[in-house]
Amino acid sequence: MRDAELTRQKILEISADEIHKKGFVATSLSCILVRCEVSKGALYHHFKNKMELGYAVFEEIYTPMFLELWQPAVEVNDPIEGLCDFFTAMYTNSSCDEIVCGCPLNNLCQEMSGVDEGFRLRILNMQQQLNQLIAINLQRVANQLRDDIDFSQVAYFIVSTFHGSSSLSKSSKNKDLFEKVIKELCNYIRNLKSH
Amino acid sequence: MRDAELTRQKILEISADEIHKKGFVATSLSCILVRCEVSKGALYHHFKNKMELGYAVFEEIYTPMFLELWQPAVEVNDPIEGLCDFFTAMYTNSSCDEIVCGCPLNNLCQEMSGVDEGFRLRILNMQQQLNQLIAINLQRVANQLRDDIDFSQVAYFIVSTFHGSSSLSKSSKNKDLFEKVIKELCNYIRNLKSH
DNA sequence: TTACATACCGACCACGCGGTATGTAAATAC
DNA sequence: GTATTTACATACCGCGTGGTCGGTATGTAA
Repeated sequence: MRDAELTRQKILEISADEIHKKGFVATSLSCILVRCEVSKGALYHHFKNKMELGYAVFEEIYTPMFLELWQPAVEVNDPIEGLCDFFTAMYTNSSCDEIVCGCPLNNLCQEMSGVDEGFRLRILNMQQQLNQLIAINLQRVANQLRDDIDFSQVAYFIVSTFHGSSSLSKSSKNKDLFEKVIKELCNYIRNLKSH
Repeated sequence: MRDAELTRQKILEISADEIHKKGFVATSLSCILVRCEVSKGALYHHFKNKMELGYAVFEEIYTPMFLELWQPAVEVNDPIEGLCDFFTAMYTNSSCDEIVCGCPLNNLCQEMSGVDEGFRLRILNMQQQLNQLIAINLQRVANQLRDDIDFSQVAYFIVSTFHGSSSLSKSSKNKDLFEKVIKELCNYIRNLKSH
């Protein structure tokens, strides 16, 4: 056949890119169709409507992407240094555009949580997964850390700051502020160690 | 006359509320007109277009509101405790809806920075003002603080975390996560003191 | 009273959007 | 070889939006 799965995948990936760059609402189907070089009929053959396309992007693109990104950072021997390396690599390796574009999870959280319940629950689930991932791996090395630490609280704190910093760099359109905040975040994280 | 200034002010305030709750793009003029009980002609008499209305809301409502909110928190004798009290008061006094709704500055930053240059520059300016406000007041009590502190970096860090936490609470639709992050933020802030 | 500017009204418009209905060619089943 | 289903393509529709424009009521100054 004309490889339906490939068509579907192409639509998903380009949609993911568009949604990441423009947000969900501002992303127009016609724009996706042009980039994919498929017709509206093709899109509506694979997805019930725009919302379902959005959900599919979240589940099939963003979610695995996210876990693949964070897991190695935190499942390393020393998660403290793992996280610091991860964040540091982010502003040294990522282009300015990528950083200014922001994290898809945070972007969608800001845009869609209050508008659509389906998105909200998916986002919430992802955030909880991410939080557990970090909290568990910090607990794993609890003996090296200060003894007054609430692991879940610290995990949420780290993610909050990270998301806040990418939000901050949107208005300055460069990664200087992102770098500043991330550096301070590394200070904070390293300070979790007992000394 | 029919008090043009009052009409203008009413449009500004209701627009500010709508933009805060729905975002700028999702805010429809017709909705504003209904709530204001004025005609489209009245609105376009006072504002050139939707964008200019948005700018006016930012400059005449959000900016002063923001400064009045943060200044007392940080211009107090002990800005460390001032900030902690400020944040703590935020999750004890604010309703769940208010917190979930998020900070107008952060919301607009996320939504409009990448789309419209006029918004971006106004937001950037506000962020820099806020950063200076915090940094200067921390420097004011530098003798009580650790001596390895980059004041600007710390100020950006604090605001980032604050904004990140309000973003976080959008998906959970309650203020528990907000509270968690803010508590950890207070731990961090108090830890700036030398001991 | 005249002349004019300000403040406001409401009908109308073009546009782009998400979504649908109908048609058709390719692949599969029988 | 034929029937049926799958995988698209295309033309079309209704709706809500920001924005315009001719007209009108209200105030002010000559």
